Amino acid sequence: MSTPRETPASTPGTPDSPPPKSHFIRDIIVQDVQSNKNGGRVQTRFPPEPNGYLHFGHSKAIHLSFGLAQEFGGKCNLRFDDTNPCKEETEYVAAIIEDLRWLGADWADRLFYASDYFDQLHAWAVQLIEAGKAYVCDLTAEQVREYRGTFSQPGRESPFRGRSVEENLALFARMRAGDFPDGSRTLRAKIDMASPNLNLRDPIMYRILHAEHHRTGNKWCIYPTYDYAHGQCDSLEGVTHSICTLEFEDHRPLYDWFLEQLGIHHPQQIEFDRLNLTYTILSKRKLLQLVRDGHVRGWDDPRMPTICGARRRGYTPEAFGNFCSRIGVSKTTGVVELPLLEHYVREDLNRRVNRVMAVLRPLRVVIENYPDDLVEELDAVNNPEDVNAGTRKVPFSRVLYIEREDFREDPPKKFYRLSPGREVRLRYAYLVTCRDVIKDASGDIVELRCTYDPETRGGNTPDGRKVKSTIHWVSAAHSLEAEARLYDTLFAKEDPNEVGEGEDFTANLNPNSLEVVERCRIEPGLRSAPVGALYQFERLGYFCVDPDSTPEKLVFNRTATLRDTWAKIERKQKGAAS
RNA sequence: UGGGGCGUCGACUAGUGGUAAGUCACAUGCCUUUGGAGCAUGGCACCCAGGUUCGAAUCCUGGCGCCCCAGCCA
Repeated sequence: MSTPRETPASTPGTPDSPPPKSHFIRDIIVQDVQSNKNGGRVQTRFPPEPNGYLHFGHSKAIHLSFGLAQEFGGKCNLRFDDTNPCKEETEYVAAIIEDLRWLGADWADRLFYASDYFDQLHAWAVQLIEAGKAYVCDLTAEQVREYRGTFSQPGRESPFRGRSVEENLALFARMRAGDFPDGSRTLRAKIDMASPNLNLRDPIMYRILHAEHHRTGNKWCIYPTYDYAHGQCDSLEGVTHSICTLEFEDHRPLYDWFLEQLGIHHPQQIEFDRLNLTYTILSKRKLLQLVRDGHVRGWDDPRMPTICGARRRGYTPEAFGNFCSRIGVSKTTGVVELPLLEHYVREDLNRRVNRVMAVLRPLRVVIENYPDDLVEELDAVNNPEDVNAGTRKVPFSRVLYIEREDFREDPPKKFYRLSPGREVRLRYAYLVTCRDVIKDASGDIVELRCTYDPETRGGNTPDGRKVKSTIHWVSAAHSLEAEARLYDTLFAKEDPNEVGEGEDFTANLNPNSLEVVERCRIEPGLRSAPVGALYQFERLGYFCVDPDSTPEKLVFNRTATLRDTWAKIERKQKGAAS
């Protein structure tokens, strides 16, 4: 048995992980440390909004911000960006923390919330009003949009832009006191309505929202916008390198403006390209839609590209860490192929996970010349990649199950497995030869009659003869029943967002993303396998015990398949035939 | 359309004036008591055009292409 370790491997420095890879952000930090900028201090932060679950894209940001801090002896804060009470919930806070821990992120006691700074943010807003740099605007949302102008046309100044400091102060105080309804007024920064950067056309700093906040309750009815809050929150925390994704690049001048007006510590924002993965959607909004509309069973559905989904599927933090190290960091907009992530999952699982025999679609086999009442305990290697993993005993008896796919009555070319008259090895057991095929009334194969060679115990051939194939098996009387959930990509298209007229991304959902296989048979040794335990089912793939398991029946998620050379050959044969 | 970014094998990423490298994927072979894993080998990659230079992916000029921005979301 083996369970996912909870070691921090999504951050560099663990024994097996590759040395930190150079990239442009790391280069900047190296330079800053060398030039003693910020006193040589490195402080980053990871600022999720608690309005959804962490997904694969976040793992890249987490790996970066936490990893860089660790590498340079600095700190990385966790700060929830909770400036919008309408969309945020404590459920998400707890889930995000759990996922972060699992990934190995370490923020020690530095768990913060943007809402921790609401008082300071408000005081700074007052300060900006007093300096004539902010004003209360009575325009409606629609009017604000009209006044903003377009890409090619400059905006127009709000008619309320010229209000006196006193009037602004009084109005802002009344906004805060709850004198006005939602949306009736805003506090705006007085910058430049003609700026080619739309973010600088008098952006909103505060909006009226009579909504209960998950942390501050009903203390406030005005809430700062992200654009107003973010830079100052970073500043308050002494962040030196504020790492974020590319779409915030043209917000940076705005953050800089607030910091300069206020004359406070100025973190350096550095933008990188967010993760894109083939066959995957990494948008919280769309992920939420999949959950709400029941396209998946929840945020932790093993098909979801969420961290909790991956955990349930059997992915490991180490796999994410190695993946993130390998994909690197840049500003080029790219799409990483899903098989690269899967490669790191397999690589990690291959070396840590014990092998076991399981039959997904059982075919009954009777060994005619094996004694009816005999049961042998045969030795099986737990993990050929790890000598310390030892061996286990597997019961063998007269009646067995093998994989239906491992028998062909009429074997095609290059099919080396069992067929009438052919001898194969039962892994760790004996060489057996198929003597007869039993069918039911409708012609379906229901049983194979085989004979075994007693000289080949353990699968050895004292006479040196070779067999083309070794197949897995399970003793019928001793094996346990289990359910297996086989997954394929959630979307059928490489780019799920590529849709036809009037369709949305759900049109690209893969109808075959989940296949439930009931009545599988597994080795008796798995009887008390705990939830989350990972195994390799020999020749089939990696599987993980699902929380839906009961004492009566284990449920397994297929984490990843093994390379299937025969399937490839068969595909080619079929392609050539048609 | 104004602004901000970005163009290197199929994918991701190195390279920072001097032999274009690595990983995945793909292909072929070896090995194998998992058709697993492993090992070995392989392939018209520098967006285009000029320029500077003995020498350019790298520097300059001009094109072309792609991404992001007109939420009181983040």
